[in-house]
Amino acid sequence: MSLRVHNTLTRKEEEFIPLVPGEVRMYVCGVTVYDLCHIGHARSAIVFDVIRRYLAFRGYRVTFVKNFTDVDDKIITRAQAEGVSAREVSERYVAEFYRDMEAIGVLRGDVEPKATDHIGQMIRLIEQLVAAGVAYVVDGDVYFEIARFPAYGRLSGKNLDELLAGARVEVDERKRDPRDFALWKAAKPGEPSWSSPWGDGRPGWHIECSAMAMEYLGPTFDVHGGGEDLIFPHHECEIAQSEAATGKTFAHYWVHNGFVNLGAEKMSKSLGNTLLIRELVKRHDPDALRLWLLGTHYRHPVEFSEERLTEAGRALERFHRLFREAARDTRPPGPVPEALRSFRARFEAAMDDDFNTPQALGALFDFARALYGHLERAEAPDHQQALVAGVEELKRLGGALGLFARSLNAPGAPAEVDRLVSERGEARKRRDWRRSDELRDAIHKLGWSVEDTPGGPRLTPRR
RNA sequence: GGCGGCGUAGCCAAGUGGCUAAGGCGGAGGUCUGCAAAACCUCUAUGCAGCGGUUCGAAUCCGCUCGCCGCCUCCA
Repeated sequence: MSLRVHNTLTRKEEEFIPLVPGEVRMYVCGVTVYDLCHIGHARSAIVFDVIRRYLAFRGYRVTFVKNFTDVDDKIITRAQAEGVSAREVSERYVAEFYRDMEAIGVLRGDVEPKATDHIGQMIRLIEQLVAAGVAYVVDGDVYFEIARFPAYGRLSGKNLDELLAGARVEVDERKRDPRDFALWKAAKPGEPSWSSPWGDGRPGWHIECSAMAMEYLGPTFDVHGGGEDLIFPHHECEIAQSEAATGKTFAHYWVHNGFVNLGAEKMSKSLGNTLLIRELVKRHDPDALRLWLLGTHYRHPVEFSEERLTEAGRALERFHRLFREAARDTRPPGPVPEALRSFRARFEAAMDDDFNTPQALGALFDFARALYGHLERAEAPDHQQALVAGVEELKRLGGALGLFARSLNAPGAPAEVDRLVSERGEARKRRDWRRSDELRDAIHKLGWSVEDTPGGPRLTPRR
């Protein structure tokens, strides 16, 4: 079975064939570090985290590059408002970004370049474009001339004439064409700047990704990703400037994730604050967040809802209970029994079909149900064997989606709780149900739930 | 105005020409149980916005209608 990926460039699903067999080089547009990350950033980060993990799960050697845009109008605006340097703002939010990503289990990139560390590469790239006659200099600004790159508009499906008519195009008399975009902006007072052949200034937004992607992945690489809002103009411009400079295809597969919508509700300041990643993980298990997000295909829009997240948390409990039960058995897992092999096949078939995580999760839930069946009869050695091996397999598959990393070592109960549990066990032996229920309440107050099973009391942290 | 997407059970969401329309949440009944909980078993869309059409056969293709949404140089 081959992996198929939807390519924004062709608007079709295509068989995934990396440039170098067994290796995948991918670049994902990261964040502009001027504020805290919200649920939308989380979706994009998780989607590409899952794609990256699944490619690795499938045996590819993946090189994953994710950049930071740390020079930008919004950063400068914020810095001026706070009376601090742009660098201080960007460094602060890089640190906050790492904190949030760690909280939701998103792996770090193999390389996480910052724009300001690559000004030299950008200048060289712009020089190439000027030399090639596709960019021109005006008063210390450098613009890319759209008319020189016939494929401009292909990625986003834009008709160039209609773009011209767009009311939102800012008319700048110095540009040869309103649609031309800035590669380099002449310095303004009080803004960060670097010296260049065209005078002091700073890079335009798009050039950084071209320069950094090429620096770490070469002129041509496999996958370029980002939010669907980046298709135009950002990725369109990246293609133009990169391919005009190198004469080579920039990226083969363009992958874009859909948005998190808030319905009719306007993203007000207060609502926006509650949708910050750090606020969401206070209320929900990070795996619940991931489970909820992966319940919708990555290219479809998803409506934010606190209730959906809570539901995902309940669904997650099914896996957690299974893992806790299986963890009581310390015998090493054997091979996965034949009867349980189909789940991995279903999982992979779903993921191979353009990363169909909702369908892949369906396979995981069915897998869990099958394993619960073995749990019921775990006294029998063959059922026990199937359970232990199956749970290991289920965790591996979940791991390909970035799930279950933390639930594997759930914290043990404190000694006080253990003492109450055994005391309750004594009471139950005496058939002293009143005392037994008192002790359950006491345990409950300490933050734990106790349930009686044929195998003894089962303790779980209270939610 | 241009380009694109969506409308599947009470809610969320896969499925895009042909086996019983995945899965989750919620709900109903049952088994088990001191109680409770969990688990397990069974049930919960003769129908996929509506109307036409193509086809031996359509949720899936085509047309029209209705409703919702995204992008069109801030944006994950």
